[in-house]
Amino acid sequence: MPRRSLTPALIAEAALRLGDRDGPAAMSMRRIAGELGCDPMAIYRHYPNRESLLDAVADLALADVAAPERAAGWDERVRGILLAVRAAALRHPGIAAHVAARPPLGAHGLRLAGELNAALAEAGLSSSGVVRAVQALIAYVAAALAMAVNAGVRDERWHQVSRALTGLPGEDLPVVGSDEQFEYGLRLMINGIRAEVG
Amino acid sequence: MPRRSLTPALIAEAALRLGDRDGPAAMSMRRIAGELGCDPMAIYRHYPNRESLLDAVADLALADVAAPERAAGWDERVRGILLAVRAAALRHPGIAAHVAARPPLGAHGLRLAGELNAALAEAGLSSSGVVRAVQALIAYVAAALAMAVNAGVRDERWHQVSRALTGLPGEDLPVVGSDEQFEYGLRLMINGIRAEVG
DNA sequence: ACCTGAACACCGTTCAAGT
DNA sequence: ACCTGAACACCGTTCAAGT
Repeated sequence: MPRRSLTPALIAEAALRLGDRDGPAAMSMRRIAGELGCDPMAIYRHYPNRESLLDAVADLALADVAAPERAAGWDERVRGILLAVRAAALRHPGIAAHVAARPPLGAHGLRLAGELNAALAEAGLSSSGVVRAVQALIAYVAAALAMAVNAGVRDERWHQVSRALTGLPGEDLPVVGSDEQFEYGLRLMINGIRAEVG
Repeated sequence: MPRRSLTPALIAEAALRLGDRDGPAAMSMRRIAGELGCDPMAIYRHYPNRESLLDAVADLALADVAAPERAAGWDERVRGILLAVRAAALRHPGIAAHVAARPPLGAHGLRLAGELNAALAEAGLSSSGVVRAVQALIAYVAAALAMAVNAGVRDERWHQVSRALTGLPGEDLPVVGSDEQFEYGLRLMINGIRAEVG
């Protein structure tokens, strides 16, 4: 008889906790099992493979993203949703890269994609235009997230790129993965959507 | 005495070839060594670790991206460079994900980033504005590339997202990772930059 | 029937031993 | 001094054996 009965949710929570504490490399099936005090194979009775578990963990990381205020304009709501998604993912460094890499098919991901969808429909895009814009925005968030995840260690590499291209001293360069840099690119895309609808 | 003396370039070419043929999972140090007919450890005398080798392979994949015509306007040149980078990466499915994940620090990556830089300076952005825009555009290409790489197998997952959000039949949905979807997002960003400079 | 853990087929990298 | 390959410390997952 198991000491505590495993559930998919308990496993995902343990994996998220482990990733937050020790980083993405710690999220192996064996170490997650260690965190739970169970046999590695026990996890496979709740998830068919590691990827499906990571998908569940990624969705869990989006659980506490609040819905935007309905009153605001479509552009403010799009901005608010994407800033909140990015912030939530960055609070969970172990799984942030996976959040960035996968379609938002979990319950929370679909809820947020639905909110994006509603905001963009209000902007006056056609229904297939809305789908295109949602995909483009999610792609941008994913990329910015991937850069932010690597920023700590590898920021220096991006500075090398920028320094190779400009005469700017390092301190004046925009920081890859920073909040400011993310908001700048997001503004570009929202401006582009506004120009698209006239 | 070695049958054929190894060089960094020979190793990178073998790895690229192997990845093109058998996909990203095939690019292990052991299998690359097998492709070269050498001991796995021989590679470490030319690259300090696997990541530095993959960086070199990623840059090699960008070798045949042609410079854009100088005559065109800044927006056409930006568009041309990024379409060509994406196409080149997709010709090398084994390394495309790595191209998307890393700053363009190799010789060819820096050359292309420099061309982007020059085009955006012409658009009338400030020098730090140019750096921000280059980073945002590279982030977008990286994300679109990552999506395109997964599109074959996982397109179905994205369709699930879109179907959950809209009433559109599957055939009318924009295809994630497609050329059209990439060009749409790119147009948004270029429109956004145009709006930025007035 | 359910569950465990040994085993399989791999990894990247270190390091001692050989030449 | 250079190079090799055995060994270390891991992986995800399969599957036979135990209860």
